[in-house]
Amino acid sequence: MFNNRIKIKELLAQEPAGQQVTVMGWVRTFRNNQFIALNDGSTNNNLQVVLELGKFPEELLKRITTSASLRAQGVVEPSLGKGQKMDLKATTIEILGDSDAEKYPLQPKKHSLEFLREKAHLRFRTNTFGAIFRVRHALAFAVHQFFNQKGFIYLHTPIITASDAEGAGEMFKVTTLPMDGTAPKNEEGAVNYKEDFFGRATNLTVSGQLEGELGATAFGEIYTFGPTFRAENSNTARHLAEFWMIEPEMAFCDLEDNMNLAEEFIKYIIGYAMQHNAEDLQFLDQRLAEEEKQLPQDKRSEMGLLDKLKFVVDNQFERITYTAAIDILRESNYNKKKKFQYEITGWGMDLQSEHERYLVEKHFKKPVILSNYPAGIKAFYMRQNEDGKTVAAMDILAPGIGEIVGGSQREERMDRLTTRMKEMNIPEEELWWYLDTRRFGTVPHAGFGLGFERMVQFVTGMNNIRDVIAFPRTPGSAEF
RNA sequence: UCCUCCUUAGCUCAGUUGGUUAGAGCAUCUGACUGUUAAUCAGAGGGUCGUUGGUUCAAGUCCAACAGGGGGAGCCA
Repeated sequence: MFNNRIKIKELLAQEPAGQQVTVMGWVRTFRNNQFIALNDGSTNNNLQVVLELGKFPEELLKRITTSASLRAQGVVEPSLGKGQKMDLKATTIEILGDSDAEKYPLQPKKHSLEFLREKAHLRFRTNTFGAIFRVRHALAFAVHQFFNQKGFIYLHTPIITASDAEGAGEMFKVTTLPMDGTAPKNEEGAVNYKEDFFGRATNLTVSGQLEGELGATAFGEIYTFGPTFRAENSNTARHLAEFWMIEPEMAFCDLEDNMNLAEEFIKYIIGYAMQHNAEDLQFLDQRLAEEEKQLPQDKRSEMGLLDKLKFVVDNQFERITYTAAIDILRESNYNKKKKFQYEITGWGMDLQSEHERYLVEKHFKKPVILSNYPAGIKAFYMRQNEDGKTVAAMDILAPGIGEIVGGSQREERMDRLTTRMKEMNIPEEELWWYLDTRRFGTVPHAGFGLGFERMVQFVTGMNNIRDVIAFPRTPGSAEF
């Protein structure tokens, strides 16, 4: 029987008054042959388990090592020491799993994030990663709660897709054909995917959007929240080969409705985490402050983590058009002093991340929603504006992270859509099912994609995306 | 993929213009102490200096390639 245990988070919320309890967890430190700091993952706060001297056999004490797991039973009393309000005076200690102190790689001290990345299977047992993954959970839960409250349907779009027309990047192939050169060939000498498992070439999804639109044009409002894959050789602190994306799609919705929803959504999930994970965020706030002490003054954030989150929740995002952004950039002192590495060449150029960062971090100092981009730098499905030059696209840029949301109103007019597809060499035959939504009861609709890990980065203040996903997949790296 | 930096004990890092037996703190082990807070004190063990090749009388130190990692850029979420 294990279900008679009380979680440490719950116990620490009580007043110590002689309760008889059972706790289970992992040893963080064992001081003085007398004091166990026990952690069970429910909170970063440890329970101090006190062993009366001489009451427990030497052989047992020797087995209480860092990360050993144990069951402790005893009585809860106010602590005599200063660091905690209660002690568990142990009557029985039972080691559930030994941990060889000479071999266990984590010590009760500061480890670098790079080191812990190589110990990703054990890093959950540290304070930093404990806090990160509890916050990640809260954000994921808040995503579902937000959309559920609004009557959105959670649609599971496929992970294996046949379409490679989405243009969102390089894809991972999915096949059961042999890789040793003996795969069946067609007349042209290429691999004959007609003989593959699905009878055609298939890939891992790069986006659930196109399928999401099929759902939105029946249910009205849907969202997806699932794994997404990109086979790009991207080696940065904000890219993964496998990541989680949230993609709402709404019928009867234009660009402005879309921006409103995205802003409300971001504020909601941040607010949820602030409310439900205050201690973890406080810990991460301090961690970030400590880390930034190492940096030169000009590299430090102007606001602490908690202040930043509160600011984002309490203030309107700045909304400007792409065209206005180009003007701001062109007129900026930064540009006049030639501080940009990439020149502001003028309307039509794609913004580089240094330009986005300037707008967000230097000019507006708050999240910015950029909208109505030139058609030439955006995807085929985005709705063409009446000016004949721009499309109803929007990106949300967050301080320190960059693009966190990319979305648009979709082109619902069949003729406009197919003309655009021809221009961009997107084969209509492959997307016949997508085009059917425009054939049968087409409707103005819009949606966006939010990179979940980037959101977790923003809320936890972690600057490497590999530290906010349990087991990161990046080029050359798929351990665990 | 490009640019740049890094790789010395389990971890974090010193190691001088190339020079003889490569150091520290923490961790670990042994002992002492016992209301501790990353406990403290004393002692001990622990290294193919990322790999391969080269220069040199001599390489942790200089050069090259490769591998792994960090930071920045591109692609994007």
